[in-house]
Amino acid sequence: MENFKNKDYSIDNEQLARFAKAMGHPARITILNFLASMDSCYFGEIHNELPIAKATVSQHLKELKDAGLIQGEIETPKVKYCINTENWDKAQQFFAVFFALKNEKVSCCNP
Amino acid sequence: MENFKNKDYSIDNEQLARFAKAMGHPARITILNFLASMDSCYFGEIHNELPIAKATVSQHLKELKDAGLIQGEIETPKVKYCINTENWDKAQQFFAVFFALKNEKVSCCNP
DNA sequence: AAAATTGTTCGTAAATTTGCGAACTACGAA
DNA sequence: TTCGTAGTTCGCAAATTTACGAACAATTTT
Repeated sequence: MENFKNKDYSIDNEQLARFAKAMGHPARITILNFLASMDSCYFGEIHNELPIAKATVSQHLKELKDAGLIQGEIETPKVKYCINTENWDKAQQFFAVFFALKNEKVSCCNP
Repeated sequence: MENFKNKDYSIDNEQLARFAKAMGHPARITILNFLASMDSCYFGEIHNELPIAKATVSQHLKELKDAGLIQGEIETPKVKYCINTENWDKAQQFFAVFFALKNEKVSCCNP
């Protein structure tokens, strides 16, 4: 795009780990999948998708929000959730760059 | 086949979450980064890269191995570690597909 | 005003994760 | 045989995660 000197894709390990950690639970992946393919929805719809108590769903949503992957908006008496697009794109980029590292090499164990 | 009351997480979600969980720690990201860019190396080299005890490093390596992202090979008296390319590619694909879901939609919160 | 709706927060319990030192295994060298 | 090297496993403690029901807050409906 801009500076070719930017070949130094210095990935923030901490940030990537934070994204990964947030995605490290099936329920949270399900939530993200749901939100990513449904534009936006209310808490209740998310809760209906999962076999867990609402308190637990709320907790998972908080973790995803803390990680920056989603955002919530009060729409009394409901709460509307959706993907945080800016950070989603950032995470996408982080993971893509991370995995691409390998493709520049040839493995010893996997010739 | 599907139980209305007992909804479950899909297999792909489980697998993606497993990969993400394994990547959900800075030390493990560092290890993966190191291995991905260095072809292969011994336990000692990995240990040197991290400010943690060897027992802890060994534990992290075990988790990455259990998740399928790396593999270890005994080369007495050392142990050589490297990326498990097959699963690495699988993970790369999983994450790419996952994040791409969002691009097919337009967000409500992020117009 | 009372009741219902929609989620969040609190308190708690159980399980898992993280980290360490010490003990251990396996091997080659002295 | 004894020692040193290279890691793994064990046992433990502290911290975090996961999950739930109950209590709560905010608003709308009856």
